[in-house]
Amino acid sequence: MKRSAKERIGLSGKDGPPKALVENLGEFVDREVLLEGWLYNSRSSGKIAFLLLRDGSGTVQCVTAKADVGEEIFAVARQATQESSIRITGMVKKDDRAPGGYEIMVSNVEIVQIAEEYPITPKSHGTSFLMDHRHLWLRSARPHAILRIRSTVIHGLRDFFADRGFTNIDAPIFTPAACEGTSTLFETDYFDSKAYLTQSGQLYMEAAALAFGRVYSFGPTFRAEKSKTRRHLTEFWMLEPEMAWADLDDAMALAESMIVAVIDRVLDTHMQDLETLERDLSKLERIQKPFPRITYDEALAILEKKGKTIEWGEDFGGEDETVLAEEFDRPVFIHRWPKEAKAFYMDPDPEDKRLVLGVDMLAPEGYGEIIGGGQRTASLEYLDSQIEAHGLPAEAFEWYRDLRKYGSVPHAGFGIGLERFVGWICGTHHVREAIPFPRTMNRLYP
RNA sequence: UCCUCGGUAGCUCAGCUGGUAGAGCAAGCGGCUGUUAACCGCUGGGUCGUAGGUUCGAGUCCUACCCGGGGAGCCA
Repeated sequence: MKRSAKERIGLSGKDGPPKALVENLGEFVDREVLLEGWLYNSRSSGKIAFLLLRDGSGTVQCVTAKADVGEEIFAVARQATQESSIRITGMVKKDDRAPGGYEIMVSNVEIVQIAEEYPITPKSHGTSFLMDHRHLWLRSARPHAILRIRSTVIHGLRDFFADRGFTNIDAPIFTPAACEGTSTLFETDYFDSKAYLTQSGQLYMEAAALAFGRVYSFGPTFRAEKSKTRRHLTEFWMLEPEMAWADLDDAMALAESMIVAVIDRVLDTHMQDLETLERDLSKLERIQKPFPRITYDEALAILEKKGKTIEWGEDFGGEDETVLAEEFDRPVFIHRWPKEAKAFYMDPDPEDKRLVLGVDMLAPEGYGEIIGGGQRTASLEYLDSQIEAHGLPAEAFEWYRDLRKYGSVPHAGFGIGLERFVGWICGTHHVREAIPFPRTMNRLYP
């Protein structure tokens, strides 16, 4: 067993010490291990060198004393430049002076490749420069922490829906026409015709919900809007659950449980990463059910009280959203919107025909709209009237109309923007930090 | 598309009412046995975004354009 494990991990000498990861050093105290990684930073004096090794799971300081390793190995240690790939053998020691609690007393240093002058130095850089080097920036502590949290958020979301009987049914990325008609679409050649990159999988999820009951899709979506703000990407990931036999209240209850479950999971498993990000934990810990639910009209009244007058029927701007969110210490649902402000498929409010049963969820701290959704109309007659009122091409929606012809039921769902959600959890300044390789109006590289 | 701020060394920036280019970090060399963005000394490093213009003289003033940050609209 031991031998096969050693062979599986490969490069360590057949008879050498076991290979360890920085995050597992606690299991190897007072034992010799092999660590494989990259030199994150180093400090040295004439007789002692401190090599900060990064291996993807964490960083650990490796103490190399000339008196212990001899002239030759000490010279090798001092030769390694920032981000050189190295193998270090040494004894794991518990040490309260070390940030992670452990450090390595080095017995051997092997350089795999000496890195050229690394562009990202330990000192400060501008975002533009860092984004030009995003492929390298991923190695730094901050992006590393954010993207590890992103990974956990994705797993948390998938587990949340799987636990509740949702089937994952992904929507296509090439689409024949606009899902919502309004936003700008990326157009691409599709053999002898045109196709568009999806801006939402929702209509397909409605079809899937009538087949599977409870479904969700999760994938990239594309918006060709010329938006240059900290909340916008041209390519972002959206998770869209849809439930048959459900209404607006069901959608809000689901969204609320989802947010709390995922934040709890991040708080349980990523304290160190949140610390790296200097995130104010109290702001996340107070995210508990229930979230306040206010109507569009009530939101208007709050804005009015704050001296911001908005004409009835208008959508809110970014600053309005921040002002509204500041009224609450947790996310807030705003529901029952003027028909004109929302998409054509929204179900009208039976108690006020000017309104539709749509909902937005605003995150605290100015992170804005994270969720948009609502109850979809089940009526073919009403749907047709709205397709016409919004000036949409009826022929593109024939299949969608079918959903109202063959066993139409009340159904509801929402979409959550992954990067805005992750950005909020991590407290990032801009959503582009919440995706590995951001695509914005001005960035298609690297 | 509009508003606004910016573009000077590899990076982050300073450069006053126009007078001939500067710091820290990084790189190279040397020193230091407990450093935490280590520290100390020395060295090299510039088409001041581009093109015009004003001037004896432009990084600095004017015009146009290019690129980027932030915001508006639109959205998750």
